[in-house]
Amino acid sequence: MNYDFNKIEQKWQKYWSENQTFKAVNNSDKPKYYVLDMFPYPSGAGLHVGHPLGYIASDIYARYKRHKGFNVLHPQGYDSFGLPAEQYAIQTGQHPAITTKDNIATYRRQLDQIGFSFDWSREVRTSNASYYKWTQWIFIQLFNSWFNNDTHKAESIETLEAIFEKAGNQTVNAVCDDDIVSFTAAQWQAFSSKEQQKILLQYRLTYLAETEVNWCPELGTVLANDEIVNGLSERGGHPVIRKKMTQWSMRISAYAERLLQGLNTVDWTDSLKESQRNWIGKSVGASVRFNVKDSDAVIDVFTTRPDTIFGVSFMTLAPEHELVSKITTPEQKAEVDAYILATSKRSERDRMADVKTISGAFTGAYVEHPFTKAPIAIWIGDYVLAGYGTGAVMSVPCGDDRDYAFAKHFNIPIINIFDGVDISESAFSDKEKTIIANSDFLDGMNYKKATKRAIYELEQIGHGMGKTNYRLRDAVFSRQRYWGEPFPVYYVDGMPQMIDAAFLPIALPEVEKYLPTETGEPPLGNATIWAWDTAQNKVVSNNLIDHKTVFPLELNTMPGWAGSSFYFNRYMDPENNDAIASKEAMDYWQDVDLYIGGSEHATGHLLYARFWQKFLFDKGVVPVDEFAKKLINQGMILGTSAFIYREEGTQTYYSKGLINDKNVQPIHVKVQYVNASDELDIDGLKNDGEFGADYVNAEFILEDGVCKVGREVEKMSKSKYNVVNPDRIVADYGADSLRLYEMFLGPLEQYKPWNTAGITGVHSFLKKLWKLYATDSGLKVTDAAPTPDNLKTLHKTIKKVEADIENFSFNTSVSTFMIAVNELGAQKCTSKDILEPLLVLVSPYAPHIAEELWAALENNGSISTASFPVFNASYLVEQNKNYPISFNGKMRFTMELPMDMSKEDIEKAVMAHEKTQEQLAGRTPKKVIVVPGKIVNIVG
RNA sequence: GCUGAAGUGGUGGAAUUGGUAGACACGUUGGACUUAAAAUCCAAUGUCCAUUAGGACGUACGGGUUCAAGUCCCGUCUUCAGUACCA
Repeated sequence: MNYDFNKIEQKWQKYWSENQTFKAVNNSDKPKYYVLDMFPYPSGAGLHVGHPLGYIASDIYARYKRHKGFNVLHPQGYDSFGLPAEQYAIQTGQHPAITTKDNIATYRRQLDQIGFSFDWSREVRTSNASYYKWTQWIFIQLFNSWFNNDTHKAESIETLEAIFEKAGNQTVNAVCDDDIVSFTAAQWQAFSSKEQQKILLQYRLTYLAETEVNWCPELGTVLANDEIVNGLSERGGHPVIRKKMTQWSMRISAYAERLLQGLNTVDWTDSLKESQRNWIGKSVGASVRFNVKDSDAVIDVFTTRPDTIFGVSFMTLAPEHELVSKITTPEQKAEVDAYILATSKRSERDRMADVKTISGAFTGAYVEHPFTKAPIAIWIGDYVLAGYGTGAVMSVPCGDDRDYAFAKHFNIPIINIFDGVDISESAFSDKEKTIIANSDFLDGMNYKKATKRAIYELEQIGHGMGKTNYRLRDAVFSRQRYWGEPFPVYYVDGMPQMIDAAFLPIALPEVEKYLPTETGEPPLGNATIWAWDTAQNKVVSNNLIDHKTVFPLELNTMPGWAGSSFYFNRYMDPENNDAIASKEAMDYWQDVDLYIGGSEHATGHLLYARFWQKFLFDKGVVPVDEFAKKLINQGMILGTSAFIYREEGTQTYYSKGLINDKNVQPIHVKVQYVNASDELDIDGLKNDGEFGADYVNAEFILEDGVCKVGREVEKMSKSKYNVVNPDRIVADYGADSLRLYEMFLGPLEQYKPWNTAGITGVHSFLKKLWKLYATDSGLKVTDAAPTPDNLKTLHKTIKKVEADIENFSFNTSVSTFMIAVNELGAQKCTSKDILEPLLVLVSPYAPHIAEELWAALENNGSISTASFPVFNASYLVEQNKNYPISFNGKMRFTMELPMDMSKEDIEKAVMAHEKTQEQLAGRTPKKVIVVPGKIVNIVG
């Protein structure tokens, strides 16, 4: 019997697939366990060895839970809408659906050969109409809901209409737009239908709003902040301007508090929860109202320091603030306009990057201090952001660094309101040490007391109230792209109308071109059959649009995060045509027990998915309001790049050790031409299909007969030639070796470099494991009774591996297996009673070899259903302990003594030892510490 | 700046409660087998001193607590990640 891993692995992968070994059922006497990976975007490049890391970890856990008697749901699918397929379509004309299908086929082949225990019968693809039917359905539910701040829940929009009908909107406590006009029931009833729709839109959980976006006319699309470098598009280097556009938005801000509180109920890493907390950015303070002098205008500001109200010496508005044009005096108009123009040319990113330059302009207008009635100058400055708070701040230079710098720069007076603090050099912002002075009724109070009192006094005079502000902003939900979910929306007289859910899905239409139209409309503007017939309830030709029964459809598509925000629920019942999943399926599976994925989704996917889950919970669609109980972020596997060194301006390459002070430049070479000893395969390099030609005339100066390369750890990337393809590893060493090695590299959460050379270690472990069971001539396992040593090794291993899996410490259990196999080999163990349970321990990590040997031991069926061996502590009881004997804390020698020996006897035995006397050299010890079963320490 | 994680041999890393630092591997060196190579097996391998016996030093740095510190406490430095004129 040989360990022919390629044959064995293919055999078992086929077996699992044909027998549907890992198919999960939606009801069972067993307890349920749901293990989920973040599903991949199927890119054209395929997988590299870094991608499967998290999948291997979750697979080990899923297999372990099956051994432990759980009904395990372990699905996989594809986040298959996205930009790369669309860009490929623009370049080549190939339909993104075809590109996506091809890429998925590659992914599937690569995943299958690693031997994952996925239940592929539940696969979902976000770009399938049967899936995005539900993405569209959720959108409609959001449109038909508002958020009631009294109940802290989403409610049906009809309840809101009923209130308007009866009582107008004055008593409504809702999350809504800022510029709500108040009306009575009579006024509501008098509004036209269109006016009513406009008002309702200001309350809906998804709404149309004018949003300022980064618009790139050349590319015909909106860009995210991180797609812009120095005011130009990252792709192509085209100019980008700020532009107002009507876009769909999601009122995620309504859920800010619940998203914050919910973090306390889930077992996620602290760093991830902290990122989300920062992102939500709750700050508690007050809203203060200032009256503009000689005007009926008022300026509301948000401050976290109402206690410093008497330190206000000026106001600063964002240049975009709507009042700026209204209050600016004629004398100051030229200066203010020039400043506004200058800032509008800078992108938000540039403004943020350039923090040190202080700029601003005086409007010429004043507000009145709410208590002292003193006039306070109103400035504009770009350090105040239009998008946060009210876009206006009360500037207290003595207590805030930015206000201080601004005041100094423009020679604005600085009022000191802190007792015993010198502010001649810098502001004083230490809340804890604050004692207020020079502030009327706040004098002598600390921060806490003064804050409370200031809010109280503001409320008394109607100039403010306590307020909590969140940094979290509503999420723009429109994209000017083709390859995304179409909205189930058509427009009547400019107002959006939802298509009845009964007629979903609204399928993505075909287009001739994937670029924006000449008139600047999104790619769906190219579709010719893209109008909604309200009589027939179907999509019809644009020619039929008559604005009576046939209306134009929405041209934007949904963003990438739409489809990934509820997929974990869909896996529970993926074929269901009447619901995201049946109530029975959801009640059974509830939520994800273990979710594994990258930390880069901390403030994107993981926040949006929590938002939708909470919304669906409010609507009674899902049974829990947090979708994942436990979440682990796997670290990235980095590449180990290789460099050769070319002397400047020549074709001469020096081995690394010969560089000395020569003027050389390091050049990346493909890592596949470098062996474990950092030696370059020069012939391989010269014959490389892609780059071989570059080295035809190259001369390599060797040291000790070889050319050594330099090494550096970098992110794994095609451009650094350090990408390692798992296909190659699987072909050369097998999937079990790949799985073991990825785990053996180090702790799951950590960033760690890949080095293919090291894989020989785990590969020879598998060969040794095989040899425990089989020789060339056949199986060597016997019915011999296990020896105490055999049992000790086995049970030590059971205990350690079980604890390791529970702690997600997969790297240490691989070492434990190695130790066990080394020990059992040395013990010449052939006992089936030992070797059979050992296979179950190994099988989550190296399932193929485990299945093969399990079958060789004449077991029927898959090892995946075998139960996990039970640890028995009695085999580990030791008679003796090899005590380390230390002197002043330094271990000098060891001494074997019985476990049950008393403290006194241990001390006597140790003192009687000749080496003890040698160490003491005649001195009398001051103290002898004996910790039975652990250590002896002699002090003196 | 803030938040979080981390810093241990040539390399990846181990050390559940403070109790023999460097498990398990990679690499390196030497040896066996072989005409040779591969594969396999054996031995050595933290640094320094010492022929041996043994000793000194050693977990980023500086202090401290303790019989005993990689582990606990205080301070400093460095790296990585996220985030930021957030009022």
